[in-house]
Amino acid sequence: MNIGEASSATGVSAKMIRYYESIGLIRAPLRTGSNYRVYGEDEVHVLRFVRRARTLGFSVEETATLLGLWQDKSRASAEVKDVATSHITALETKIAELQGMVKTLRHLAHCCTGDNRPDCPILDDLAGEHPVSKGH
Amino acid sequence: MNIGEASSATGVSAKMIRYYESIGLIRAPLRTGSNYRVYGEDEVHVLRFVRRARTLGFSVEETATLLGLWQDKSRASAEVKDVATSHITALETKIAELQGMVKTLRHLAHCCTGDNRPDCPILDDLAGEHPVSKGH
DNA sequence: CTTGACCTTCCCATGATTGGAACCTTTATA
DNA sequence: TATAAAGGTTCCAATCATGGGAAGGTCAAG
Repeated sequence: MNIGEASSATGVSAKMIRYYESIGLIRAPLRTGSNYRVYGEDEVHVLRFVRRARTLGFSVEETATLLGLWQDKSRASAEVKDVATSHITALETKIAELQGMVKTLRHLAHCCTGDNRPDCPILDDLAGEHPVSKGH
Repeated sequence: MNIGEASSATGVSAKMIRYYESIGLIRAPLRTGSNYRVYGEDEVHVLRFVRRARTLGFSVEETATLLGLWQDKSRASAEVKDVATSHITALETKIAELQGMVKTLRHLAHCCTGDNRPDCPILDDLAGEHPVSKGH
């Protein structure tokens, strides 16, 4: 399997496969005589693992940790759970942050007539003028 | 007011003030004879506007649009509302994405005993093996 | 044998921000 | 007043994950 086939078999772009190799996330595969990378089932399996971890929002670094744990037959599941739970916490922090933004913006947008007149509570808020009251 | 004072007056780092100037988000201020940037109330006001917009998650580009609308006395509030509501939509899309990750991870973590044993449904999921059932 | 699709490496760009080096100016202190 | 600390200036680099593209080698089908 060359890199293009491995890419479509895993959903990881060829660019990213080379990148992951360059940063040491995945091992360098064998090459053909003409210097083409050759991938087998094992490599594809690893790439799918990486893709799934990235889809779940793990950073490349966290993914490397998880890959290491995956390949360590004697790991304790507690270690994996720790990585996962602290990632959950980070995600929830981010979600709360975004929700705070949405809440404020929804309120401002609600107060904005959205017509042809120039008066705009959204801009007033950004400018720090006439602070918009929370109740309405 | 020099850049350090403007920075502490607005919460925007001196580095970022220079950056915002370099990309044209804010105008270049006057300089002293010794080439120090000099800020007045107007500039501080603009910087606070920028900071607030960034805090609400607007990109620098969106912030530039909002700044333009703010300074355009004849704008329609509808224009501002459009920028805000499409930003809200983008934030909500992002939130939903993160919530999806959390949901999956919570489920996997719940199924993981988290003890000394190597069996780990989290890794199994990442590896694409033994897909964890959704009900439990 | 040519053509087109693929591979290789290399460099560059993104967005927002931080860090640091090298150097100049202002301020406070010994 | 000499000097040191603090803060200003510019410029360059790194972050993180990814995509774009150029220049050149390789492979398959027509």
